[in-house]
Amino acid sequence: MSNNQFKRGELYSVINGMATTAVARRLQKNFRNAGLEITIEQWSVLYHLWKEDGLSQLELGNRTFRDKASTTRLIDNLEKQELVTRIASKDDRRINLVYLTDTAKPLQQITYELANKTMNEALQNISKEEIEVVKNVLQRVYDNLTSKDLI
Amino acid sequence: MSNNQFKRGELYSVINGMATTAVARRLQKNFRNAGLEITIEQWSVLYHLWKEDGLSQLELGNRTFRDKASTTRLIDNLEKQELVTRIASKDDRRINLVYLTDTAKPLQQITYELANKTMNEALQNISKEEIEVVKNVLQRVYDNLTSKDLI
DNA sequence: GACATATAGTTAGTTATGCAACTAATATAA
DNA sequence: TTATATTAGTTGCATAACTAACTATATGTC
Repeated sequence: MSNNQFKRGELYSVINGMATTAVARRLQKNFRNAGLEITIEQWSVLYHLWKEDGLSQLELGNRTFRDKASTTRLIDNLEKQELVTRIASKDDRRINLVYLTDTAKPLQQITYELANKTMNEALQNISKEEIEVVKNVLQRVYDNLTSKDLI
Repeated sequence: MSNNQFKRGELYSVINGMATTAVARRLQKNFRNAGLEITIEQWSVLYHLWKEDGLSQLELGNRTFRDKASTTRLIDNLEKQELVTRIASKDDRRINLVYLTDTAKPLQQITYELANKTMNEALQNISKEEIEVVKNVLQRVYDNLTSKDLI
């Protein structure tokens, strides 16, 4: 059917995502060592709000590749830590717009530096060209698996 | 320090692992559609036992990149479903050797086919050379982040 | 305007993850 | 041989994931 037949031993490492997991763990560790209490999942939400504040929960879910139930709970926890607040949209009261608090704002710079540091640790001795290939391939993998759902 | 400085917008997609997540979701969906009740995490353990039965929990944790607590619970659930059994090692009674049951054995062929199908879906129009680059880079990322822990 | 449908978000239930503290068994050192 | 340290596994606690069922608001059609 396709020419991508895998030898048994190759399958697992591709699916497993061990590199992604290792990056996530290292970033979490770097956060912890810097005294930051947030999880990388929480950070992924803040990351998008720093780029554009006041997104709806659904839009945040889309941008962070989460379903709405997961997004709800993540924002519950962020709200508990007083990093974001939910404000119902005036136009459509079904919609919660999520806004950063003043507590969250100073975290932007330091978490960005720690993320950058983490990526430098992860990508030692890997060339820009290789990184480009990886990013390109992973994007196409994602597209292969999500565009079909629309048919 | 390093030459791998990322533009802000590039950071997230690399760390996020959206492609890995998409592959995992698709594989889970393909399992479900085939009437299989197992999670991909459970499958990842079975996968290694099919290659070599009777591994210790610690060894299974190493091969599936999990800590021992996660491994314990995963095997709890596999045991509940009667897919594996724990047998204490005669040489060292601290060690649990994990063995496949007769219930688990017929799953090997079908899950392998479903995993293969999933990879074919994921890797449409991606060349063998590109896949090689990705595998190689992800392995080096993993090594970059784990070898340091040994110092 | 009333009824059916769609949308945004929440909740319940199950599985999985990581860390830290713990138990039991084994190995090492005095 | 007794005390100490190490190792394999378990348990408690917190966060997070997905599915499915639910509530509340909005939209569309007759």
